[in-house]
Amino acid sequence: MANAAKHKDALVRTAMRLFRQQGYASTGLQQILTESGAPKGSLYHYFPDGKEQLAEAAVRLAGKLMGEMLAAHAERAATPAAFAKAYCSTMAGWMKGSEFRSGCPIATTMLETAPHSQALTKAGAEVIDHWIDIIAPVFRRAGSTAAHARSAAQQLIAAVEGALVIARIRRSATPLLDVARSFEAAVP
Amino acid sequence: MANAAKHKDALVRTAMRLFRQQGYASTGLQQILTESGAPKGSLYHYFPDGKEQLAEAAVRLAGKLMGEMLAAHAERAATPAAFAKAYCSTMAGWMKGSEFRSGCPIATTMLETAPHSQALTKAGAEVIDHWIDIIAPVFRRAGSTAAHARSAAQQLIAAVEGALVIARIRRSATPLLDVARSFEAAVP
DNA sequence: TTGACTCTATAACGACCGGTCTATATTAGC
DNA sequence: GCTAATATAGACCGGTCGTTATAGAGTCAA
Repeated sequence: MANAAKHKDALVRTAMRLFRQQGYASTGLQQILTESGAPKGSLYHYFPDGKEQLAEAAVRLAGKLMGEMLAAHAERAATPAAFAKAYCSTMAGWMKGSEFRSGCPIATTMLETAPHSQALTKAGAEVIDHWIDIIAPVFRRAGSTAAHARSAAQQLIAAVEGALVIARIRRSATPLLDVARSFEAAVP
Repeated sequence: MANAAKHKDALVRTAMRLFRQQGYASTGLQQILTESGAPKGSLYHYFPDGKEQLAEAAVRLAGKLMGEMLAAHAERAATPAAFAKAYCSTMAGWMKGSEFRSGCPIATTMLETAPHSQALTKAGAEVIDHWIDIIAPVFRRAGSTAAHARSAAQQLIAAVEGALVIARIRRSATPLLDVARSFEAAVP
């Protein structure tokens, strides 16, 4: 990768990581610059609208990467319960590997900035829609109508989001495992 | 109420509201002072350890007030599903009444500060335990074992937490209504 | 060679940050 | 009423914040 694209990419990835672990407002640009190794002039060169624009790019990248993980599981899962189990296991693994700091890669930023920041609110909503688009076919294959599949997908995402919040507060992966188990009980 | 207690209370309540709506790090002390009407000297008088100590008081107050709401519903609910419905309806009402800004009164702060701030992490964990203590008897009355009742209570809290996150991002109360409906389908 | 473009380097800016501190005002208790 | 304790008022502090502006370096096509 050329140096140019390298710095832009590093900025977005570093921002994504830091926003996830400590939130948007408490992550200063200087920290992002220091940890990414990107030059300060480049930050405004690539993101002329500043921090918010960088955050939007970070939210969209996070949504894309999560989407790739979800798609991989969706392809392999024979049932919604198997999918839920894989999804929860992956999230539990990330949580444990990050000392319960890396939960949902967009939730903290969204809770701080939506609906005040329109750009971020829009990006966050599109990310959720994207994840629903990926997950709904799992439910469709199990016989759900299109509408129910989308609702079920949203419910699964919400369940995992909530479990991630509780997991972070209680420093335990149990809430995630509980989601998988409840799903198996409800939709085998 | 005497003026003295009035200012301390106003600080905590204002902090609680602002942290809930916009997060911890992006809420400056000056805004809390301005909106609460409390004198700056009083802030450090009552909270000599500063912002973090104020936030801890805010988290604990939020937990207590939510606990009172949950207890009122728990007393009246004949079934876990009825309880879940009441809980979700109340949260949906708060969300709609605040333009989808007032979700869980502690989640944003906790996602920003746990586990980095030990005081806040501890306070948040105790708040969740407190809520579980209040909700578990609902499941016990429906026949669950003590262990299962606590797990079910945690799962309901997690489900509502996640629904609140999605509700805020998508500016819709549907995720909360979905939680109530799913609970009714699973545990009538 | 020249000018345009891309990217970097960095000083500087005004605003805001949480916190400190001292003098003063108010309250509580006797 | 008096004294000690509690609470208030607000100026000030050093630091950080996100952003701006400008100069410079390198590349490339005409």
